[in-house]
Amino acid sequence: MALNVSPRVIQAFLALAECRHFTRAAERCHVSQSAFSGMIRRLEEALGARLFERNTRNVTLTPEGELFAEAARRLLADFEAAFADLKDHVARRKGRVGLAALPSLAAGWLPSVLAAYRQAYPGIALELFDALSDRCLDLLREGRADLALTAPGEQLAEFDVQPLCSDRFFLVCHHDHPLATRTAVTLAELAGCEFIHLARSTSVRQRLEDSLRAAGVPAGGLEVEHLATVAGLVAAGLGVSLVPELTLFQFRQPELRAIPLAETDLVRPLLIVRRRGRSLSIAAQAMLELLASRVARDQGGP
Amino acid sequence: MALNVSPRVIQAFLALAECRHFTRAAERCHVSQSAFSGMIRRLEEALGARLFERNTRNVTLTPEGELFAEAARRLLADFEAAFADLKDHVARRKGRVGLAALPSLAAGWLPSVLAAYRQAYPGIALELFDALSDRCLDLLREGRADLALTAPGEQLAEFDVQPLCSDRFFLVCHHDHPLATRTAVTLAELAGCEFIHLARSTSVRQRLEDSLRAAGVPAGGLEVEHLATVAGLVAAGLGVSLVPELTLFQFRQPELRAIPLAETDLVRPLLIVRRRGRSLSIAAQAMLELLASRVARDQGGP
DNA sequence: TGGATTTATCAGTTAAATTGATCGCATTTT
DNA sequence: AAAATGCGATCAATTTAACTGATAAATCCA
Repeated sequence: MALNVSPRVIQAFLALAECRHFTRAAERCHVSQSAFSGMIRRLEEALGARLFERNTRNVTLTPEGELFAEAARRLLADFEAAFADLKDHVARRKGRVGLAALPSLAAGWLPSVLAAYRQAYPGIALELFDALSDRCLDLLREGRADLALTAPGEQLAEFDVQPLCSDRFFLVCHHDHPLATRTAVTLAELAGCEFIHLARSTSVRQRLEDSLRAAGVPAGGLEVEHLATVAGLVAAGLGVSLVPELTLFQFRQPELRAIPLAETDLVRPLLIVRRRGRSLSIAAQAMLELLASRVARDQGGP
Repeated sequence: MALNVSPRVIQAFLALAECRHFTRAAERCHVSQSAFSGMIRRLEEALGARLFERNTRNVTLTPEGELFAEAARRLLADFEAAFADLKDHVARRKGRVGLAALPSLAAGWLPSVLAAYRQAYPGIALELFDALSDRCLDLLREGRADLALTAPGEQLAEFDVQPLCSDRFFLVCHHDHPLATRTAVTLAELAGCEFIHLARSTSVRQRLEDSLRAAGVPAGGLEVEHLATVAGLVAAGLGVSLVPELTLFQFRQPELRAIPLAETDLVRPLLIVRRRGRSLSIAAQAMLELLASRVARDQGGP
């Protein structure tokens, strides 16, 4: 049967087709002449055809041998290519990683991680999706993203989750604001402030909702989609806002001040999410390891 | 090393990828679960990558496993196709035979042989070259013809030769000719006749040259290329000619008579010629056998 | 927590491949 | 002509690899 013909035998066949000399072909294959002769004989038996016309002096391919040689060359090349390709993936010279991340991470901390990843594994294709929580999880479900970096939520039940870091909140206000010179503020001190809210769909808003109500921050007020808009509104003196530390890069304007919130238990935990029961590709595993080591290097929080 | 991975192992891998169940996949491959487990383990070791994520309850492909599965399917299909193709050739369902033959054979006797061959092996492509001796041998050298059916000559030294049949000579003359009513004629009786010669390049002319001179047939005379022209000239009463029996089909005209030559030693031997040291393809071997059996059936001479 | 199911592993056995020596053949040398 | 040489085929002995059946370990479900 054809399936007992191992690639080694095909290699032996091709060696003989080239050398036209059993002893030399056997040497090239690092087996004895006797074993080599047996391999060729067994191959011919398996195929039911004589592949070489031979006597003690000459070895030549039969027409059927020529036919098989063409196929054999292709087969062996494909075989080796398939294995080499997999080995490239194992060696992280090839592959793809899809990463879904909240915009705050995607814009602030992630780029340097991606740069390091690209430098370490230049052959691996990177795909980054900056999207809000729900969309991140959709991308994960669809398989377009291997990992999602996002905030907690009910939808996470179906996934495997591990902590990435905890993001503290900062008050951002105009430099004319009464709290602008403080080195820390408490939630209670925001009781009467005009407040710029992020949309309810954002994980930040969802995390803050209860705490703000409890602190007496007035309901209503401006509610916008993007952090850049928040920055603009705050800079124009229309109110203050509370944002995670990782988004502060959006608030680097002369008119603005960022002051850490005193409540250290009010944090936005960030998570690394992956599909349960699905193992990561080697490329994704490498990404996961790099993420973990970067978080550690950046002292427990980016 | 990749070359120790036999197709059976790849088949096992694909079986498991499909069944996602060791025991069932092992059954499908007709080996024990233990042996099957070992095959998968060795494959993974050879590749340096885990192909299945598995516990006692679930078996799923890893991303690298998926990658390899695609390649494996292609590899196995190509493998089987290559073997099946060769087996088709061995079984004479596929192939090609090139046959070079003198025009007299190509037009007269061969067609029925080719018809029988085609009926027996409808999948084998036939190529027929009707050409004079030298060209037949060229076609053989070039490899476009596997066998040549031709007459003796000096060029044959480099080839392997076996007799096909012996072709007797016939006088062809106008029915008004004095010899037209004879049942046999001798060479000597042609001494004074006007003679229509075939070109010196033909094997027939080369065979007859000496005998005609010895018999006293006048040198010179008309000399043409084609037998049909000979027939026309003889029918017009311009002379007689001497042609091999196998060409008589060209002389079936009311005005013409064909009378066997009494000299039974003056024959045109016809040969089967093949390249020395080159074995015949299975398709060509089948043709050779058919040729031999047809010659025998046609009682020693077609 | 206990029972059922499934994969991994182990020791023993069987099958297969490999080796080194030898034979016979075909060519080359003397 | 005869001897020598080079080569592939073959044989018996050995080594290696693969396979089997039984058992252990892990996981899931009730």
